[in-house]
Amino acid sequence: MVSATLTKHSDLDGQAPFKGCQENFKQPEGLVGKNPGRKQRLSAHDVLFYEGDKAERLYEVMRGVMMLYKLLPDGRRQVVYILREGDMLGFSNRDFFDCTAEALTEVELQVFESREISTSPMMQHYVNRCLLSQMENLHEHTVLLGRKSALERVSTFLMGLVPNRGGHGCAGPVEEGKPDTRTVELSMTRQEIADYLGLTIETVSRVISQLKRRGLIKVEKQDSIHISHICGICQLTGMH
Amino acid sequence: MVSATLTKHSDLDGQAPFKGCQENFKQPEGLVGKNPGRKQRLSAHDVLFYEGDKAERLYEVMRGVMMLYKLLPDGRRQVVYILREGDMLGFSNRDFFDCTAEALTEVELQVFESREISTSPMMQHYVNRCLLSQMENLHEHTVLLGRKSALERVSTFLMGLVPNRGGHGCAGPVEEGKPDTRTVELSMTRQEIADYLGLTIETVSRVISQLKRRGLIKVEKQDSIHISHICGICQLTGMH
DNA sequence: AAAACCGTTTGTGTCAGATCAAATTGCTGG
DNA sequence: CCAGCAATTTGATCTGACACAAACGGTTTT
Repeated sequence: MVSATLTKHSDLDGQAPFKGCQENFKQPEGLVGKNPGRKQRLSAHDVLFYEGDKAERLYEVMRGVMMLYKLLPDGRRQVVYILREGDMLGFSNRDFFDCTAEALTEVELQVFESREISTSPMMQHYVNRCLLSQMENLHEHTVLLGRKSALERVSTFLMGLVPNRGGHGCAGPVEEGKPDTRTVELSMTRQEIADYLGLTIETVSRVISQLKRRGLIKVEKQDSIHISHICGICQLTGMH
Repeated sequence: MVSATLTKHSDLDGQAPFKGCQENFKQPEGLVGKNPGRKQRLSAHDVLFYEGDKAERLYEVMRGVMMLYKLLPDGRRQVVYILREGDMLGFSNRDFFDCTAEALTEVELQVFESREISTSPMMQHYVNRCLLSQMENLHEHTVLLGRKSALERVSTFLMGLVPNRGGHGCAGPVEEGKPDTRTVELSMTRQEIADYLGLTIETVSRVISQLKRRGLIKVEKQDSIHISHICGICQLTGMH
């Protein structure tokens, strides 16, 4: 409903007992409503925790964007998840984090002790919804990494930044008259995008140039892209 | 502990309140202990549910192997998860399944109504552990799809079939004397493996032939592979 | 304002894996 | 045991993405 909440994750509807992570944080009583607890701030590129650190706290992103990534011993990196407002991180089924968490922008977090969560069925349920949402996004991203071309990957990535579009079943072309247009903030460098999409920085750059040449997008600032024809991009995602 | 429980997922330890999906099902009181409910049987290649079906039940795999996959409109397929004994499936944060679930072998399932789960904090907690375990495996698989070579993918896949090895921190070379050897059942065709690893059937076949030529494995039946030197394969996973 | 820097774009050659096309092997039922 | 079909392997070629290198552009430093 509130346009600012609509990320690619926000395909939750109102029928479930809880509304899910993305929507909930906007309401005065999200997880946070139950918990007056600590806030934490990060600057861009601060690391919240490293893979292998002891997992004792959960976090909810209140503002900003973060990423989870894993490294191979030779330095190859894969960004496994992008976290936006309302998303939670810090889960672990063992005692240690399986990923590193780093801020992509300035970030504001709400901090929860793991104990608080596991003793409250309410929070338990809430966390559960978040996990399910993340799981679906991971499934979708798995398809992207396993089966999509570079052009499809970048297009899918861009569509993910457009509220209410590109998701399951996609809202489709907007109604007649409405401009099929939008400016999106990447809040990631080309390198970070590449590591998220399983490509190289050069390939990402080339695809963006290609979309620019085709007149589908305009690069305003390096990390701000105006999509001139959303449907055009959507057609390139491989999902239509 | 019980060797049959040790799949690639079984890196759960005993410190948590619950032991996690893989271990638990072996105990008389897993999720199942709480629930005398329905059993369901599937033959190899039966579809349990399709992407888009209404999600009303959860399932626990009691015996056999299943896969979750997604299709792109042009027919490209990506297998997003392999489910083994003790794994749960059927989660959804919307009302519909985001993946298709198909049996790879004969399968025996325990069936739960979603309601039963969400009203029982006990089950809630249990399901939660399963989700966390799946999440970690998805993260790992994301790295594989985004950053690993064909050789590394197939090697990682094989290591995943060796109990207690290839996981986080890998148990390492077995103690002196013990044979560094094992026969693993793939229970998947080359096509299914390819769709899981984001490769083509030909590439999977070529890599297997290469490992054969190098003397690291022997193909016994098509879906049964003897690994002659586990450490050798492990070195090829990209994780060392 | 020039210099230094960093992230990005563009150009060129290469190669891993895809694609297309047999050949081979393995399995099933008569 | 053999015919017939399906799955797998192998071979030849092609190509999309990678690797390396150089140029560009915007920002900060001095």
